[in-house]
Amino acid sequence: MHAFDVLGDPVRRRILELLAEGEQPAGTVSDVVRGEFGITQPAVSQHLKVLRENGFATVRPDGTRRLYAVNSEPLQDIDAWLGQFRRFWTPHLDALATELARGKRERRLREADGDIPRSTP
Amino acid sequence: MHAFDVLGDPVRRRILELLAEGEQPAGTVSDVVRGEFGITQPAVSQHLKVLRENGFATVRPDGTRRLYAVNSEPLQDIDAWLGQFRRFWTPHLDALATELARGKRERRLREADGDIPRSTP
DNA sequence: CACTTATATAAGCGACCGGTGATATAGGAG
DNA sequence: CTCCTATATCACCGGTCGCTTATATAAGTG
Repeated sequence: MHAFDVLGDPVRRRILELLAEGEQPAGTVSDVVRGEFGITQPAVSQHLKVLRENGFATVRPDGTRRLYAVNSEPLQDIDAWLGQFRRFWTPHLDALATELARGKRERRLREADGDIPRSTP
Repeated sequence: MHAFDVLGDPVRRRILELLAEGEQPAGTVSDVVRGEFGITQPAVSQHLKVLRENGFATVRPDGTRRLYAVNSEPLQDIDAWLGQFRRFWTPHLDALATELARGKRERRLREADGDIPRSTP
């Protein structure tokens, strides 16, 4: 599943927002999301699984709880992909400043991009 | 359809990359994408429609051709959403520099965010 | 040990998405 | 007007995704 597909789901986006506030047990995430979206616990658990398996979140057991936290690498990948479009809204001079502030790190990442399809199935 | 859903499709991402190089007639896009993904002209046309209807691209007629171009607003929205996670990979001091270079504009956009679900169906 | 709580997994189902082939629309060329 | 090219739309179909209910796993509590 591609990073953008993972973020395509509003529940998963909301979960990431919650995790951005800090490590949270699955139950807390589940309660909040259930309240907001009206879905069941297994549904939330499945979304957490997707986030886990695609590298957006990490888990750490704590007794019977599972503490989830943001893992930002896939988000960085998306940020890097967006980079090729930033010039459209970051005009001329500012572009340089942003580039500098942002660091060259991304340019390295951009090398191994993937996303190149096969020529024929 | 949410912006992230639009970008969830690899064909649509590729089309945007092509348009990032400059305005292109539908036929050119179609040819490239057909070569790379092995899909038909109607399929490409439908993807262009999705990009159009979700504000990622604009069209301009030119005789029998239709010239497509990037419209970056939805991409800016995504960039703004990513903002709340940048601190995860832009540590301490650099964060300030990036924020400054990036401008306050985003903070204004972030106000009207949407994405808030109903409490009960 | 039995019981409860916290979380994950399994099976099944409806909805939606992206593909195809066929066809419509419309502008330019002869 | 007729024909060809460029592009869009239609109708249909298969696959996948996200949800639900039911159940499994595992750690605490008495």
